[in-house]
Amino acid sequence: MFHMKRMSTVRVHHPPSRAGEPGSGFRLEEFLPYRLSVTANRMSRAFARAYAERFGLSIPEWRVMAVLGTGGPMPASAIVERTAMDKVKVSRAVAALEGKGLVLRRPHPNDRRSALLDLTAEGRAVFEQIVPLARALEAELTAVLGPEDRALLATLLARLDAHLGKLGTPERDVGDPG
Amino acid sequence: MFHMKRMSTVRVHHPPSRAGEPGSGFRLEEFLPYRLSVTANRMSRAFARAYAERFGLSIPEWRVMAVLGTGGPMPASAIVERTAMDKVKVSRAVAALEGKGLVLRRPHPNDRRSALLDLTAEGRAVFEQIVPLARALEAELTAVLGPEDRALLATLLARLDAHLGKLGTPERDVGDPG
DNA sequence: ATGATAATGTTTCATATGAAACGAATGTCA
DNA sequence: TGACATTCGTTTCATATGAAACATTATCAT
Repeated sequence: MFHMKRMSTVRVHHPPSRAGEPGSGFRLEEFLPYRLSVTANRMSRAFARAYAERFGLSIPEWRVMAVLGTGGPMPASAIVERTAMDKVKVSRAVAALEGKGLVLRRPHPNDRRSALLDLTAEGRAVFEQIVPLARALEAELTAVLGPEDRALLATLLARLDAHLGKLGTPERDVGDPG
Repeated sequence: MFHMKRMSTVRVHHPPSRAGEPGSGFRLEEFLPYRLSVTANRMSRAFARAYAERFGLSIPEWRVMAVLGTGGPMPASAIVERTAMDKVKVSRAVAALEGKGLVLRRPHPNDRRSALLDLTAEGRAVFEQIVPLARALEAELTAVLGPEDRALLATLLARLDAHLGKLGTPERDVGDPG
């Protein structure tokens, strides 16, 4: 289907000038979506390991606890919104947390399709233990950036995020980036 | 196992002062690993969709092509290094691309366990078509940041990434962050 | 050489993921 | 009221993922 005249395929490596080069000198390592993905994944891995080892929690589970821990009782739909996870993931995370006795379900007064979720006393205790760990790990992993650059990064990400949201990009997660 | 005195659980919402509050006022939305993950995933989704719709490629496949498109023939191990994907993913992506006629395998002169991979003529043609699309999409998605902020973000990510690499964080991908 | 160890890439297997189908409940509107 | 459409959350199912086991080939030490 596609075909191309392949002229004298001489391959030149990362030279300052790149005219006529294949891909016009495209370099994956400098491609922002790729960098963003790699960095986010690395960081995620570190957190996933810490949560799993010390608390037996997955990241979706931790996220649910984080939201419930500060947001009071709320239906699953609210967790979906605040968590950027899809409803299937939230449903499963909640079920797992229920099984562990960290989250409980109460009937929703106005809607019997739903239920109000909240941390149990034990769930709250675990949450109180995770927060300092999460903060410490965040601090450790982002130590190269000073406080200012860390704040700057957060700002840039927030702006980018808001923009992506406006572009009609559907919600939910994905396993990999560009 | 964990238990806590739950005193008069009055819940206060995002106040400037947060002493004594549960989780000491932890807010997932302000947690850098979380933000990083959400933003990266959103961006990835947009790229994944574009690649799939217009070229029938997954992101791992695109990454392999991107590396081969600018790096000349190389063994799979080199792709693993430059791509931050694990070898299983690379193996599968290469197999898929071979099946589509976009990548070919040549015997490695010095090592019969390996093979030298390269784009076919058609693969190269497709690559030449994707690069401008990828650049345009990157530009569109990061339009809110000016050129300077975009560069700044890249710098911050690179620094962060280098630091994460030094911390002994294992390589490879993960599906979710903290 | 020769045996032990390491590296390359594939396959296997158990888990994670989300789109779509679903049952139940609610909302809408004539 | 009584269809009909919509929303909530779960379940189903097909796919994606990577750790571990694997076959093959290289490398190293003797």
